[in-house]
Order: sequence, then structure tokens, then C-alpha cells
Amino acid sequence: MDWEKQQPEELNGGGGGAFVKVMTDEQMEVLRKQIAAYAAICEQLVDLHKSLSSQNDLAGVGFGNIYSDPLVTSGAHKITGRQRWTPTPMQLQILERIFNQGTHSVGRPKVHEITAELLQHGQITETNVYNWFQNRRARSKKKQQAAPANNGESETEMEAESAHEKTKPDDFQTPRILSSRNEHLTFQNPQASSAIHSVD
Amino acid sequence: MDWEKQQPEELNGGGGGAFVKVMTDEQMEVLRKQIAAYAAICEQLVDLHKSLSSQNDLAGVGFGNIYSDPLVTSGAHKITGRQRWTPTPMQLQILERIFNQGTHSVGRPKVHEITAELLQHGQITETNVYNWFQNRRARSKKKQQAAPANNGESETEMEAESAHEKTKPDDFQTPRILSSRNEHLTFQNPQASSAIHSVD
DNA sequence: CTTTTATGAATGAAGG
DNA sequence: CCTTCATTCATAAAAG
Repeated sequence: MDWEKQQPEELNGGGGGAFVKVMTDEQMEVLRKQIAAYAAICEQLVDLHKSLSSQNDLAGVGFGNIYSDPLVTSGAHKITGRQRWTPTPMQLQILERIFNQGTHSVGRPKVHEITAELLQHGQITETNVYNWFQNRRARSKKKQQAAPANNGESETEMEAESAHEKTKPDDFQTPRILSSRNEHLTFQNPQASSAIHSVD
Repeated sequence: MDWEKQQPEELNGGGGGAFVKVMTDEQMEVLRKQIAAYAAICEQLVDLHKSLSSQNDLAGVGFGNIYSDPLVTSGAHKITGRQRWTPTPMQLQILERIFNQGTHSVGRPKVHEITAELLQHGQITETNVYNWFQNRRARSKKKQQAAPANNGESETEMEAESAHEKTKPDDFQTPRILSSRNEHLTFQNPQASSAIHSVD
């Protein structure tokens, strides 16, 4: 910024050759507008972000056990980050067994029962179980329809029959162009709030 | 701000009794920091918004207009399919507000009314609105019953509920609703960019 | 450390 | 209303 350098002497009132930092009304107005502009922009963006994040934020996962292990506190900056459930090998084994026994769909009581059993092998909620079966079912189905393309002869490759784009070439779908890892934007800046008040 | 009034005379160098607007180095530093803080915050928010909005790339799209512009078919492989409505941030915000105001159930006329309003912020149909409320209601209910992870034995209400950090949603969000229909966030502000350069 | 893959979770919509 | 499905998003885990 350096107003003292850019300041033409004529504007310097009657100060003569004294070297003082001076702002004209116009300059102050410009400055004020700049700050006000930022304030407005920030406000818009915060609103926007809130509405955007409110939809997909937060998991209903009500367990807070994962980061309980002091050994794994290496991350250190993810203190309140969302953690998603990861089945223990034992849990997975049991779930797979149930699924393969023909129970592809679970009702509410069944979920409760299974959850109770799996709780003995690690943290888990009914929602986790419910989601697992749903995903398992979907995945299973998807795989099934991706397989049947080849006749008995030359097996060539998969996905040959996908001439009519059925949505889902297994190879490169990659809709995620960017990987956003800024889960919690921390624009908690004291300077900012003071600035807001100052300009207003 | 009014520095000329708050300015103690001692700091005014050798200016004597002349009434000029003067900034000390400290004051300028404060100002610079305030603007810089805004610049940083805006930058973060813009980045964040960009990543958020680009994820669900066709956010805010309606149905018929997706491939309406053959010129901009950048994606190119999305020609068919995809008819699922995705609420724009603005639409979502309005819907959430209505829901949080106690209107958890909507009748036909109400749906019509809401749809009309939301149409100003993007494509939407009455069915979308109806489904949204139904899903929202169901989800809300489920969340309620998913909370109790512990036995009821210890009913002492400690700060236990703070353990579930989320519970989010709901509700009482910003009392200040944006009334303007600035769907197109116009944070393209010349003032802002000039300010960015000024401080930097 | 960066990129890719596997999979848990969120959500609009359909069926009963 | 409730359940189920299809699709998409986000991230832990694996690969490079």
C-alpha cells in the first residue's frame, strides 16, 4: 500500500515538507469500500457454503471410538473429523457368512440381532449393519450384470457388450475430478470479525 | 473508523495543531491485516465452493436443459440418463427453512406453492418437493431413534449429548434468511480484486 | 507423498 | 408411512 510514497504533495494540506502519513477522504473511502466488499463477499460465501455443506455433512454415525487410540493420534488435525465405520475382520466374516446363507435382505429386528452379535467383536451400530447389507446387495447385483457377456468361446475382455452405454464401464468412470479434503474450513479469524465491525 | 478523531496528538509527529487525517504505521498495519485477512478468507471460501460445486457438477440442473446446449457438452459422456433432481443450494436452504419452521408435512396446495417459489431458483417439480418432504421426515425420525447408543440405566444427563457432535441439522439455522434471489453468486467484484493486489 | 481403488454413507425416487 | 433400489459422494485403505 504505501500511501506515504504515492501521496502527491499537493494533497498534503498545508503541511509543507513534513513527512507524515496522510489519507484523504477519498482514499479512506476507497479503503472502506474494499473492506466492505470483502465483507459482503465473505458473507455470501459463508451462506453458500453453509447451505452446501448442510446437505452432505455429518454422518449419523454415533460412535466415537476410532480416534480413542492415543497411538494413532498422528493425524492430530482431524480431531473432530468424521470417521466412518470400518468393519473388523471378524465382523466382516460374520456379515459375509450371513449374506451367503441367503439372507440378502434384513428386516429391522434382524438388524438389531446381528448388531448385538457384532458388537462383541468391535464397535458397530445398527445403521452400519443396515448400510452394509444394502451396499452388499447393490454391489452383488452390479457385478452380476457386468459378467455375462461372453459365450463359451473366446472370452476376450469384459465390458465388450457395453456397446450401448449402460452406465458403467468398470474401468474409468472417475467422476471425481478433484479431491477435496478440506472438510472443515477454518476461517475462524479474529482479524476478520474485528474488520467487519470496523468498517461498519 | 474515524482515525482523525481518535488520533492522540502525541502520535501526530510534529504536525502541531494542523487538522489533517493521519495514519500511524501501526494503524496502517492493522488495516492491512484486516484486508489481508479478508483476502485469505475469500480465497479459502472460493476454493471450497469451487470444489463443492464441481463435485456435483450438474447441481442446479433441471431435466430438459442438460443437453440443451450441445456446444458445452464438455462431459460428453453424460448424454443420456441422469434425470434425478438435485436441489440447488438455494432450494435446499428454503426447503430446510420451511421444514424447520414446523412444516413437516405438506398438503397438495402447499406443495404447489412451494414449488412455485423454488422454481425461481432452479428447475423443480411438485413431485420433487413432495418426495423431499417425505424423505426428510423419515430421515429425521430415524435420526432420533439412532441416537441412543447406550443403555437406559444411567439416566443422568451429563453432557452426553455433546458426544454426538452432530445432530446437526436441524434446525435452527441462521435466523437471517437471505431474501434476495441472487442465485448467481456474483463474487466477481472488481473492488475485491483490486484490494487483493493492493494488499499484496 | 500422490494417485487409485474399495466401500461406508447420503439421498432422490419407486413400490406397497 | 415404510422399505428398497439406484446413484453419487467421501474417505479409509491399498497401490505407485
